[in-house]
Amino acid sequence: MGGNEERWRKGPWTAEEDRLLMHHVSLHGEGRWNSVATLAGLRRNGKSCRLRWVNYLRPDLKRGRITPHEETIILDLHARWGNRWSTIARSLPGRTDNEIKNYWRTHFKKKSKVALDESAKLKMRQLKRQKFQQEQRQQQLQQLQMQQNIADMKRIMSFLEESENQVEYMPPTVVGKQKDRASNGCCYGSSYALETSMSEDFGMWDGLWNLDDVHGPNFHAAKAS
DNA sequence: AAATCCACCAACCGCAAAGGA
DNA sequence: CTCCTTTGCGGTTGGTGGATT
Repeated sequence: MGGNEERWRKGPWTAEEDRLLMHHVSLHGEGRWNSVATLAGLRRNGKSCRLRWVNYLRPDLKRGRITPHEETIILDLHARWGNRWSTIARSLPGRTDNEIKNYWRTHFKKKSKVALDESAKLKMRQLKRQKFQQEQRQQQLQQLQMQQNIADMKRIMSFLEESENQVEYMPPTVVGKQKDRASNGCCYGSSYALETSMSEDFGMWDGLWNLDDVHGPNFHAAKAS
């Protein structure tokens, strides 16, 4: 208790302490923080030394305000990872987890309880739309691949049947609604189905974008975690 | 001019995982 | 395998300075 308080200094770091810590790290490198305290002649515990170095003294730190681009990344990654600040910080070179955590708390924590301001809403929607479109594209590709595989299989099967029975190959006929669409000059088959499902989905998603207007930005993140 | 509010930032604390003896 | 130390992470607190009332 009292012994520790006498031994370890607390509170804001002085310029001299910073100098000692920087000098020590430049000579011996990072790590072994507990011994840094004594070796560098500092009356700080290892934890305090590490924190000071990581959050303030490291030479590769980026100073200045968080840029709009960085903010977008933070929003995106927070939606994906939740409060995993160190994970988020790894995607923002020069920024510390502490910095990002502080930024989030001052800028977005409150807004998650109340409604988001318009620009943030817009950003969130854009991000989600982008993500959704990416997923759709992947699904399209998968479907196309599946259809391709089925078509290949059918071709092989009919070829086998043909060669077995020596029967003439009959191309598939266009029937029903497909026929109507074909005659109307509309696209048909897989691409049409995809297009209609896409437009329907967008209608649905336009509604979903608004979920955040009600629940705030943490809604999905909280569900994810 | 004084009081209050708010945003920002640095630092501390507790906990858990990792690593070594 | 267990215990102990070190390290890293996330939550929280406290100080400061500018803006607002």
